[in-house]
Amino acid sequence: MPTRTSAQRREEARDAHREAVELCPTNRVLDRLGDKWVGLVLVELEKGRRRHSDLARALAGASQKMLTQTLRDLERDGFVSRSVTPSVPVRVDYALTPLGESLLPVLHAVTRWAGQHIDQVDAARETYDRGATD
Amino acid sequence: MPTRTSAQRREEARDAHREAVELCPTNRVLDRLGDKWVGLVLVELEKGRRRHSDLARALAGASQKMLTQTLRDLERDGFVSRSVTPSVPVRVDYALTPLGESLLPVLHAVTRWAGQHIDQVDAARETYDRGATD
DNA sequence: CCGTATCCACAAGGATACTG
DNA sequence: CAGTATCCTTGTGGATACGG
Repeated sequence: MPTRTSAQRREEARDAHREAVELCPTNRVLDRLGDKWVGLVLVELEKGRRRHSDLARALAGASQKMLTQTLRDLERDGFVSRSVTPSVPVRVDYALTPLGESLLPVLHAVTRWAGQHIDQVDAARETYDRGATD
Repeated sequence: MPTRTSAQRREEARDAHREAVELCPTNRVLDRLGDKWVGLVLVELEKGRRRHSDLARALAGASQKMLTQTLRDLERDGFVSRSVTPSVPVRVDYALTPLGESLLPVLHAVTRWAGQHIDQVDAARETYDRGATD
């Protein structure tokens, strides 16, 4: 008689795999990059240091909350630096760190791929959806 | 007297920007790549054609529903092909399409970056969190 | 074996209002 | 100007059970 049922073993394998996925560097990066506003912020900061209000204007679609949260996440991960100038009213600037800049080539790789292949994706979707409707 | 208040103009800009983001090829790709199980499936299929049950074993952490959904999404986008062998019981194989394979270098770029820089990210986080707690 | 359907929990994201 | 707090809606992902 086994000490673990097969159901228990499957459950353990499942939990172990999930933990591995969460620790996997690739998945952690994909997760961050997949955040809704991260790509846009990086692209904007690639152009140079930007004030909070500049970013808010450039990312007009993002809510205040999400813009701040995205910037905090990026700051925490070391991609972005935040500097406060205590004037009246205060001025806050964001800029890419070297680590953040090192990520740009990866982002560009995505952009390049997307530009070259997105119409194939669209074509594939149309074909797929056509089959589903018929 | 303006026909639109400034609040209305901001709202319009917000909606326009959001639509632009949704259409943006880069963001569409980042969105897909950011799906929880997409990277893992691509990595597994990179090794070669795989049966559904093989994938289920390799991605032990994913629920049945999410595995199937992920495969459907990838199939719809043209990254993955699905072929059914009507034996008893049925056998279903998944494989990367040329389009899917064209995406691998991008994924590898992410993996390479992650391998080289993830400890810097961890260090940044520790520093950030330390500052917050003190 | 492969997939679908149902129901459910939680996290992501957003609207609004308010503070230094 | 920059940020926080609150409340709310939606989407993503999971558990379970069932069907071809």
